[in-house]
Amino acid sequence: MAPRKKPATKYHHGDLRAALLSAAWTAVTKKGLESLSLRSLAETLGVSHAAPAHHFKDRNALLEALRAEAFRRFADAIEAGAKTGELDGMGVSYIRFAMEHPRQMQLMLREGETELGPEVMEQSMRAWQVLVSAVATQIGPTRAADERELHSMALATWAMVHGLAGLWTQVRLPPGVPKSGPDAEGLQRRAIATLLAGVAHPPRR
Amino acid sequence: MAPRKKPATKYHHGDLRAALLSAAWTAVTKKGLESLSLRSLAETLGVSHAAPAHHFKDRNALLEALRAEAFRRFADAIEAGAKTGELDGMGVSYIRFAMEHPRQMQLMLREGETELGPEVMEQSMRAWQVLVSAVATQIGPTRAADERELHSMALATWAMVHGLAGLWTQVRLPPGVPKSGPDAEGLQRRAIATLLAGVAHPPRR
DNA sequence: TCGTCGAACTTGTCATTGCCCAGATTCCTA
DNA sequence: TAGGAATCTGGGCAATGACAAGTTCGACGA
Repeated sequence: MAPRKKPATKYHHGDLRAALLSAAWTAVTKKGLESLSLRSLAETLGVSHAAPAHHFKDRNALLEALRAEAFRRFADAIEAGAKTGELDGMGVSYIRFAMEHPRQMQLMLREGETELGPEVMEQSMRAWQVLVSAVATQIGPTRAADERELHSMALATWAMVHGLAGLWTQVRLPPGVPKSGPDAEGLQRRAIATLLAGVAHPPRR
Repeated sequence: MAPRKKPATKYHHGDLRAALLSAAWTAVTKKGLESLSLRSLAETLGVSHAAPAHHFKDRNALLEALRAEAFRRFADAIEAGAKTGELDGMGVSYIRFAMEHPRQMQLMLREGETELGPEVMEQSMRAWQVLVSAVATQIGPTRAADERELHSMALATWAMVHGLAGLWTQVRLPPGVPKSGPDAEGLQRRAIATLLAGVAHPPRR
């Protein structure tokens, strides 16, 4: 039977750590990072205000774990988007993830107040590898053999999709620019296509 | 002489509002947004903990004023960078501002928890206009006459520089990518140039 | 079987912070 | 110069993160 039974009256919660992470994820999704409080989480889960401290050293430790989870899902999304072999598809996945999880994106991007955990490093490197190989396919084996060229183009592509994601999730776009829907996606695809045209006809160095 | 004299013993501070803004700016630069507290600001300036409330309704109001200041300086930087007429130069100014003021950038980008103030709107529209006219110069009057085309290219350019700025200020870049210095700027310029090549040879719609 | 030991959780407490209120002080204008 | 408005002070409240010391529970070994 279930190794973790949690009758309401039980002293031990069963799996408080996982429960905290899950509750924190939805809380961040709904109310944002700032308003996430350990005490309110504890109350939600019906444990005392000090209970979370036994699973996360402090608030930042919880956020770090959340960030790892976000990176994991993000890398998954990128990888799935690249399955088609189209660089374009990966970019769209990137942007879509950002638009669907803006708060998590914000969490992922918070500049290193704490060192990045190994989990986060691993997942972000995974995403980077996916990007690089998609770009390699795009530019063909000859150019891809030049590692400087390859990385340069990968960085440009990354910047483009990252920028598009940032514009749509964080910036108040000028009037007339569609916030969402097929028009928005069309604009984004067009921007990516423009970059890819530049990648195909690279500027003289 | 100085219209704002502030002997230590004076009951009225003289220009507490400006002093708060200035102190907040440097505090954000040094310690980041999160750790900015009204009470510590008040203590720094030698006033009581409730004094700031008479100049800023609440913490968010102070942040909004700070944000307006940031946008003002940002728009100035963009405008100066575009003076050369080179789209390229504007992009570099954009990225440089972000790299020199990462915390302010973070403040500027916080998605609208509060409505954007008129000052912020005005300054960001100013920056957008500068961008659009730089792009118009880039693509020539014929293509620029098509407003859809013009805005589309402007958006792509914006996304590129915005993305580059984000990568360098918020993201842990893969090993081998220079964090700063001429090499970093070279990579950024190369990415922009690649996009501009695409802008010059637009993909078929 | 039983003791004991550690992990999980509790209550209690403290410092910090944002915000509100009542009152004191100073400034300015009519 | 009188009175009102702006500015600032001090006190206080509730929420929060962090810490300390005690309590419950379960597992493991003698």
